Amino acid sequence: MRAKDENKAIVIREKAMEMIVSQGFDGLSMHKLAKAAGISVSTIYIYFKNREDLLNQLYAEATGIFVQTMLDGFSADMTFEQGLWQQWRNRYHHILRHPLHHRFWEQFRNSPLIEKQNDPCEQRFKQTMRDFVANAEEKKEIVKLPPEIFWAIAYGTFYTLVKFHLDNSTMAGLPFTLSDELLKLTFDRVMQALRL
Amino acid sequence: MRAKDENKAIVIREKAMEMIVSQGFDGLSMHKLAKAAGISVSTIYIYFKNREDLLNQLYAEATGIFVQTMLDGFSADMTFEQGLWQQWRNRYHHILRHPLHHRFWEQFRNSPLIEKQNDPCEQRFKQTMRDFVANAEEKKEIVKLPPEIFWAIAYGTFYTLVKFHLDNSTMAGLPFTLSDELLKLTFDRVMQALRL
DNA sequence: AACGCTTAAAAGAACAATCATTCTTTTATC
DNA sequence: GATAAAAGAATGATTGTTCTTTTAAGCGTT
Repeated sequence: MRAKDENKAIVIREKAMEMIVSQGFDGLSMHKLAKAAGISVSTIYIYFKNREDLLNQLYAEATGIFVQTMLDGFSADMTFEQGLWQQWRNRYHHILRHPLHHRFWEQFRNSPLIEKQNDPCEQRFKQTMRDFVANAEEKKEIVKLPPEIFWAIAYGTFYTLVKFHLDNSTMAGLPFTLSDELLKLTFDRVMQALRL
Repeated sequence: MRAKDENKAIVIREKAMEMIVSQGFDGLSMHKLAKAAGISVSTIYIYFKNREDLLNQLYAEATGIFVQTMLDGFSADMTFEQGLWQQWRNRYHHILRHPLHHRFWEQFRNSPLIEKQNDPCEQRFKQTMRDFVANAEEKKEIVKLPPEIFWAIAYGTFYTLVKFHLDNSTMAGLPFTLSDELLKLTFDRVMQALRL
């Protein structure tokens, strides 16, 4: 017998994510991936059933870390302003810590190919978020809005800002770097939009 | 001599856009495109230098229509509320009229491959928008914000909402359809965030 | 500690399918 | 009959996956 080298699986996943982020979804070919990881093509197939399996594992990994980070220091019965700010901060720090994961996730979400799978982990997260908003509406902290509109204002704004940061460019073509102060400034504006 | 059939170029462009939107960027292969357009592979090369040239022409076409539609009934010296609402309406109707173009554009913008080219047409549009915001700030209609933050609130919200509409699903997984009233409702909230 | 034996990891060649592009031939129009 | 559009075959590279061979790790026996 010969033991599987779990390091190999990690290297494969890492390189695969890098390739997808830098060269797009079709930039990931098994041959190029093998070369990048310094192993043979067929070795990949020892650790992953096929290309699709590899992609699914990458997605699951990114989702897991994301959900875990998001709920850090957050609970559904917080003050709305406190809770939403915590969510923003968590997201912001997650993206700074794992820019690769975030870019991969964005790519995955925007791809027309991938049918949006709903794993239980993600479902639980969404339910927590719904409870949080329902609470805030009941306590008259915010206006009652269709969830889509709420989400578009509260998170659409955030993610657009983050995209500017990661692209390091804006409509004006000038460099842009996000900071804690700029994030807070934006947050205060968004709160003004959502308050009763 | 034999004249070029401009219809062919149109069909090729149309089918190419459909393929990209439905199957992703790598879903466009010259062989599949030829089959879809009912012509031979080599005929494509009569109308387009190569694959890259085809993509660039598609992008230019989508940009042209977009910019033209955006400025309809808009001028930089309008009231801020009027002007921004006109922009939203223009965008909204453009997306309803040309969902394919919009999806293609989104795909293009999100792709890591394409280096963001700045054609003069687009530049002029951006300058108009900057003038518009500067005017509004001077007239004390809105708070003075870094352009990125302004853009994130004013348009990030809008595009997130549109994405929900086009995907016909939200965080909750339930169907969602955007309407004039919902758009106005969202707009009023966004205005509240931007007002002095 | 050194030896085989087993087993599966790892490598690399090989496969058919598909990719973008071009070459050669045919066809239609002026 | 000239000319270029259009077709289709052909090219060489690259794709995902598998087949065959080599190599290394673990284990029981000396």
